[in-house]
Amino acid sequence: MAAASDTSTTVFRALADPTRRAVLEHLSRAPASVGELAQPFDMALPSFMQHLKVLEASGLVRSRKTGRVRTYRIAPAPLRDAEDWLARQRSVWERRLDQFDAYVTALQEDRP
Amino acid sequence: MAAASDTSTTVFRALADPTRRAVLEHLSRAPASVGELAQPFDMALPSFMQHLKVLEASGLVRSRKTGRVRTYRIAPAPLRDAEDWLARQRSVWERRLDQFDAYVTALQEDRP
DNA sequence: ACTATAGTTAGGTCAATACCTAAGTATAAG
DNA sequence: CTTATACTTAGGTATTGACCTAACTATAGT
Repeated sequence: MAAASDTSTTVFRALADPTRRAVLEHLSRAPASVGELAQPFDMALPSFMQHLKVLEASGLVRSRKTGRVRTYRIAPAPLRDAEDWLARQRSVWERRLDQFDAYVTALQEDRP
Repeated sequence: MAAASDTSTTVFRALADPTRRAVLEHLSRAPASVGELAQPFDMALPSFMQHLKVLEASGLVRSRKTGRVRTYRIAPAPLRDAEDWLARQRSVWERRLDQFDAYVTALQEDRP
């Protein structure tokens, strides 16, 4: 199959978990250490760190260790890629749907 | 953890696979039957159908059987939700990044 | 030096995912 | 009525994902 490691795949995969999305939301407000990020979650630290690794492998975040503290921060580029993919797809099919609006509406109505 | 079945989770999960994204691209151009959708892929039909099930469970597509042919088509709403989540996050952190641009640039430069 | 803190590594369990083959059902075509 | 087509169901394997506990390393504080 297509090498399951292209950007879209790893980014969407990273986003497909509520814990990881919550981490991103936290980081979108401010950089934070592992401990700060982990604190809201009822999860063993090693388990939580796997999520951080997935996020970092996807390129959505970056980290840096200073002394014994590792600080994470957001990296916007890959997210923009994912968003672009979605926007592109959606624009194509919404143009289509406009043309066939009545037809689609009818279809949706018989699936209540 | 958060019920792993909220909309964002299932939508991102559905998008986290190249086969499924290719199916969505196909469907964004036109509705299609199972056979038409499967044809480009070197995969047993039952395996392929699992992908269609994941897509339909996520709400990204809908299907309808007429005679012995099941036709799939795109359903735009959930995609828009995912896109909104991304856009919202990104706008928050890009505002932040503007403020700290020099700092972030410096950080990125020592990770070549 | 000693102890606490912050994170890391090792290794194990359990469930879910992504595949497969083989055999079935329902409709259409001859 | 018979056969081909279009999907569906059943059931099996192998890998990956999400979690855990226990034990370790490195730095900071006393």
